[in-house]
Amino acid sequence: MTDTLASAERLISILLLFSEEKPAWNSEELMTATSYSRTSLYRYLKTLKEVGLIVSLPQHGYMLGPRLTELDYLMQRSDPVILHGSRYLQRLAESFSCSAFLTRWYEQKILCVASEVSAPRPRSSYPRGRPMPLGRGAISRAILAHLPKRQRAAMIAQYMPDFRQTKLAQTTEEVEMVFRQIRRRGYSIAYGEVTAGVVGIAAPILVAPMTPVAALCVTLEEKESQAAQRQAVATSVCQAADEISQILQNQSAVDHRSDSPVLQLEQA
Amino acid sequence: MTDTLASAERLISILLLFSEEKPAWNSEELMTATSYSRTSLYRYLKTLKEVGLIVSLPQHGYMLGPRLTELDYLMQRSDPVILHGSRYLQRLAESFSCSAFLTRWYEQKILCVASEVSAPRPRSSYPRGRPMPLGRGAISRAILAHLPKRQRAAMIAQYMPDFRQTKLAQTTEEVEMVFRQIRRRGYSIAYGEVTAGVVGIAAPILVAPMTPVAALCVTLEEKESQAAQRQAVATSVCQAADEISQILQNQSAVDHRSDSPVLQLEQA
DNA sequence: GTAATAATCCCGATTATCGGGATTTCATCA
DNA sequence: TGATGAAATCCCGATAATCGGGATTATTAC
Repeated sequence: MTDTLASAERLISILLLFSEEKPAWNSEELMTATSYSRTSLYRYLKTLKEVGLIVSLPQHGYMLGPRLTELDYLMQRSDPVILHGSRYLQRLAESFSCSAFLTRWYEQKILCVASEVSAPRPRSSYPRGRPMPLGRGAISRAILAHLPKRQRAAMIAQYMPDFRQTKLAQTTEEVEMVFRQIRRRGYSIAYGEVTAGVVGIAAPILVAPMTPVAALCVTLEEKESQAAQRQAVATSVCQAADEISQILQNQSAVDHRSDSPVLQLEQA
Repeated sequence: MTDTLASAERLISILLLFSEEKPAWNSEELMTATSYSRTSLYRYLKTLKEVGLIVSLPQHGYMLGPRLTELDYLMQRSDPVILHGSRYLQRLAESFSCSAFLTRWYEQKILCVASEVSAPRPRSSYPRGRPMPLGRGAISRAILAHLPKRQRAAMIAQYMPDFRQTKLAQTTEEVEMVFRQIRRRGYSIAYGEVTAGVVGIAAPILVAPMTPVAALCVTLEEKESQAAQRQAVATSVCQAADEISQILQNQSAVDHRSDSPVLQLEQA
């Protein structure tokens, strides 16, 4: 059946085995978990070690390595979503007593990649770096609602149980109605779906009409916020997300060698 | 000649192409840079994209992806060096007006993975995540001096130009003398080698007699520090590094299911 | 709607990969 | 210092995945 890039995928699968629940593995454990032969396993481990993606510590086993810190640092400094988005995070945090997040979306997860906090006692179940599941919360819906029809339908089917549980909707048709409203308004809102007592207001960042790549989200304490204020936040979030989207889309229209943050670092 | 894991290494080599100088690549550039065929290249890119290690943004090209943030987050929370070392960073920063760093070593680089700052106006050329070259500075010498003889000799040969340039020593014998002194004292010190006007004092973290895996470093403003204070810092740094080393080595001797920070997260 | 670019598919020859077992290196303890 | 056990690497032939050219299909731009 001649798999595509089977060996490379096996290599990566080792990297993705590490988790909060099990951050350190010895070779025996890895062998049983992966069912690779001893020889192959060590080959993979050696390759990963050579580039610092994993390290082995005597007595502890194999663990994720410092190269990830280096690559994350690079990512932070080159991702246009983060580079252009951070100023908006600051503005939002200045304007309201809140937490403002920039989240990226990949696989079936949402990840906070940058944040700015002005709320006196911020509460967040998901700090920068810890993925949160798609399927609940304002961010999820802001993104799902803006997917192309086919993909959206597939996602709705997959997350229907979550939608029922949070009482967002009971049928796929109802979900589609909710999503249509989100698209019309430009933002989504969720009350305590991720963290009890916290309201989330999110808008998608789009690189093309139906192509979300990230979301901007502001969270407020439910008790301390009024309806009028939430409306003001929603307007600001939408506007900021739109502007970020615009910037991302216009980048090329201007000039590839312009002074844009992404490209100013390019080789002379 | 049947290379080992050629395809997996090619895949990784793409990941490592991204740099501060060139954070975004389009497929044409990648093809010329790697000289892989179009088909193979796209295969690699697809695999990397599927797991979020890279992302492609229209108009921008391929860039490092958010999964790196997730993995770095995990790494931060599981690396015993960081987990056990951070409290010592705090103590050092409380005791002196300084910056205290925990650095890890891999490939031919040193990387700051955690830091604590108490100096009023800290200066650092190398923040968390940006690798600094081996070959100059207190951290480098603290690590190199504690390598096994063979490996040490190889490193000295490689970095001899740096040692001459910083006037550390002119011959390999002189370097060995310096290193012997570092081993005897337990720490190394450098004046303005990395950042002008900043003194660095570093001690290695060892998981076995001649097996450094990291280093603890404190930096002070040269002008604002007296010889006596530097001596006090050196003593503290040595003691802290020793204690961290001890903890790392004893971990297994105690109990694998103890309440150690690394393992308390393990599955029940 | 059309052109241009980007990404994927198809498939046979080639070539890297796999794994069993032996060997070496490393760490620990006597 | 030498012995013991565990961890990691080496060797090598059969096997099965990988490669790449060219066609095809998606996507974006105008």
